[in-house]
Amino acid sequence: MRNDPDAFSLDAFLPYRLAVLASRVSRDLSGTYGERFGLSVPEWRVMAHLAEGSNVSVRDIEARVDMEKSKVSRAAKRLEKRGLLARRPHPTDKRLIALSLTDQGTSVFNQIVPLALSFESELKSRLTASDRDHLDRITDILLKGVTM
Amino acid sequence: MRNDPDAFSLDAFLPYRLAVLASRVSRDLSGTYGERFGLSVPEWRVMAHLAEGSNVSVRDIEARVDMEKSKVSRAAKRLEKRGLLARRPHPTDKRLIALSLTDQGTSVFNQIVPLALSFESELKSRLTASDRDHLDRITDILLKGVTM
DNA sequence: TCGGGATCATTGCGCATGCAACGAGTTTGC
DNA sequence: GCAAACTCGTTGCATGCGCAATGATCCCGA
Repeated sequence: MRNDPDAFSLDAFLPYRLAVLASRVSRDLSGTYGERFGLSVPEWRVMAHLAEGSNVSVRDIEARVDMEKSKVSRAAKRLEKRGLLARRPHPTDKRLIALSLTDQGTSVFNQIVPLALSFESELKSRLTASDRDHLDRITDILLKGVTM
Repeated sequence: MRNDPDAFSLDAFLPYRLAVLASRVSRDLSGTYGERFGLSVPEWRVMAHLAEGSNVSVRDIEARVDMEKSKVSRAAKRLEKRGLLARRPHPTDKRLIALSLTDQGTSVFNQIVPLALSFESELKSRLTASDRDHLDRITDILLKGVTM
């Protein structure tokens, strides 16, 4: 058994396993900040990127954060409406828009980071140190084998 | 550097890495069957589940396949409209609906399976045998650490 | 210098999604 | 035996999404 060439098991299929794992991890994680702060995943990602470096354009985020530019643009609009993000014209290139976190946005982000990191720690706590190294290395390899 | 306790790196954040990896793998994979057969991911998943065992209810799929029941219901509707799936009343429990692949649906599925498996093989070919074992084990562990 | 092509952010459109509500059917408890 | 609680699948609604088109701006070559 298990050698039937016609058998296809969704449960053993790597793309499916990755999709299920990622979506559940993401759901559990956003449960730790979503309820308290009312942030969606795209919004959280934009904030995380802006926290790493301010005055960034939409296309910078698009390139780094695996989101379509329209998704970035809309997430930024929602964040601006809530006062977490500021949108200013780029000094020299008028096509670009310099996005940055407001003080309030920075404050919210700083409250979320410990929650996110502790969630990650708990998740990783089930793995041995060696497993964690393997995981990092393997995801790197797989990411390289994939478009973009 | 890199030890700043306030630093948060999205790139190193496991939930983010998993989300990016899964979505890119999923996109590349559906490129191999989506164009040819016009199937979305939810539709493919429903078919894969029905191929494992016929006459299944919506809630069976919901439980096994990580999709909301409304998502399953609508995917089934689309598949039925294209003649790939049949929908019959359950013999004893009239609340349930027995879903199964039509002959045409089975034929389409059998054409896709080799494409999916070869995609998976190519992806895994970048990993050593030991890495693959680790990956399977690690995803199992992580899946157990997550809700549902 | 200036005109065509590229780049940037936004938006309109059609569609998929999640959630809650609903209607039909079934089980449970008394 | 029957009412209340539950289960199952569908659907209405608001929202977010991907994609292509748009307008504004910039770059580059002749």
